[in-house]
Amino acid sequence: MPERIITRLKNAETEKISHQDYFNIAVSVDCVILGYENRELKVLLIKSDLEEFKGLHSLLGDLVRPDEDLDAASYRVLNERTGLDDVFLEQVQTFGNTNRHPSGRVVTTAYYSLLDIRNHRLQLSNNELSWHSVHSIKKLAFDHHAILHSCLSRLREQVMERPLIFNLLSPKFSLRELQEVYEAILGVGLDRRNFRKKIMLKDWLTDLKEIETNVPHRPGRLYKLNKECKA
Amino acid sequence: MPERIITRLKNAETEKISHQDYFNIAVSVDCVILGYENRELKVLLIKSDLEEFKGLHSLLGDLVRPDEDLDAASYRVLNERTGLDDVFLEQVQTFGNTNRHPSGRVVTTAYYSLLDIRNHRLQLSNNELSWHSVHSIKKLAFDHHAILHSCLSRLREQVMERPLIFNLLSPKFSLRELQEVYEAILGVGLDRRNFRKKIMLKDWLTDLKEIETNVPHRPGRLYKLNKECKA
DNA sequence: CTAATATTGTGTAATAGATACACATTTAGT
DNA sequence: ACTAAATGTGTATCTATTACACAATATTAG
Repeated sequence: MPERIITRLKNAETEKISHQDYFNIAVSVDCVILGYENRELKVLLIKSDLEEFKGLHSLLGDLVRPDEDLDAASYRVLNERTGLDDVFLEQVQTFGNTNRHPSGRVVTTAYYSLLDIRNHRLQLSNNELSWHSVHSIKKLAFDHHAILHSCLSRLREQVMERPLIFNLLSPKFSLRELQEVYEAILGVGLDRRNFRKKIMLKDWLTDLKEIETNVPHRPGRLYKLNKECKA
Repeated sequence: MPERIITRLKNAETEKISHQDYFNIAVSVDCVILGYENRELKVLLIKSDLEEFKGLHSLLGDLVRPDEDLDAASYRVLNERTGLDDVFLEQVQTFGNTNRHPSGRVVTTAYYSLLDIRNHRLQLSNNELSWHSVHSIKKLAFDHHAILHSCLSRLREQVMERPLIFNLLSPKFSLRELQEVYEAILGVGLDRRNFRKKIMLKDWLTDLKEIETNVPHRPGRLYKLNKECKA
């Protein structure tokens, strides 16, 4: 079966390369799993178990199984690590430099995911998963720093275009909370009145006719994501 | 070496899978090579040599070599097929469904490329390459129709943001030519006065102080891409 | 119960960008 | 010299973005 692929895909001019060589590339997925807490965007990391990256953290990834779709592999990684289902997850970019993995040739496809940290009680201790503020991250194992940043730029590009941000919030939220998440992602301060005008025009929100409780100031209205909004 | 990767990347919960299985995924690149001619956006295709896709065309692709960076593989495919160097080429998306290739498991990363058709005298006949108007394309081999369209959407998203379009044009061009290329890509008609205003504000163009020749009407000014513009 | 604190909710004026639209000019072809 | 075809140009309208201030409402501390 594989021999067929080689014969048929290979360009006539290229020299013969053995079957074994062509199948010496492994395929993996890496998930940039993002959450929001304490006015900070956070990413879920695991301690690297490679000697070469001792003490460093890495993204959550795994090899793709031979009988598994690429997207399904990313979803499996996410689900195995967080226990969550029905979470936003989207492909961003594939990293395939020959030297990116010290143990051999691994081409990896990066996905980013957005979830509500509070709706996710991690088994943090036993598997060494932990949340890290994305701004505090200096060095990661492999090329995971580049992967993280490619996902963060994609998020920044999309967050005003599509109702993604609500994946980071609990189902009920105030406009202040919403604005703070935008500010954390975009890295800028936003004018409150202009922000409200702009967000209201997008028709993403439903007014719950409820107000915040237990806040030491005038409580704000609560909203939820309009149910017509998906994607 | 590969055994290390498996041991280290594999999730503890997953069942044992043999080395042979993990290395049964091949990695390829596919290039959506776009050009512009006769007011149409065109894509370079080759006749599929697979029995399953007899009579259909496919994108230009090849397996990635074990010692070759992913980006380098796409560049090699482009260069082998067109003879061109120094051409715009950018990654778009990776397609990894298990059933996407009838001969086995191949994960492919799609790239799109923009080139000046006239600056590219194809060896069309002997290798069965040919240009096809993207609107006339109904069916392609593999999942190449989806790949083509993901690259076209990416192009549409980016073409007003970055000076990409000049890759499709000869070095000297009139504003009419430029506008026609935009119209072909975006699939809409544009108001000539508003288009000129907008494009001039971007500071992408240098006025060559020359005019068109051999046009059966009042000749337009010629421009070139401002040399400060790259990417 | 009063004052201090913190944050909500709201509108307008100024500026910048997008759209709609028409006419005189210049070339080549007959 | 007339026709055909496309160039080059400006203004008015609408929409979106920005900058900016004050009264209202809840909690907390005294």
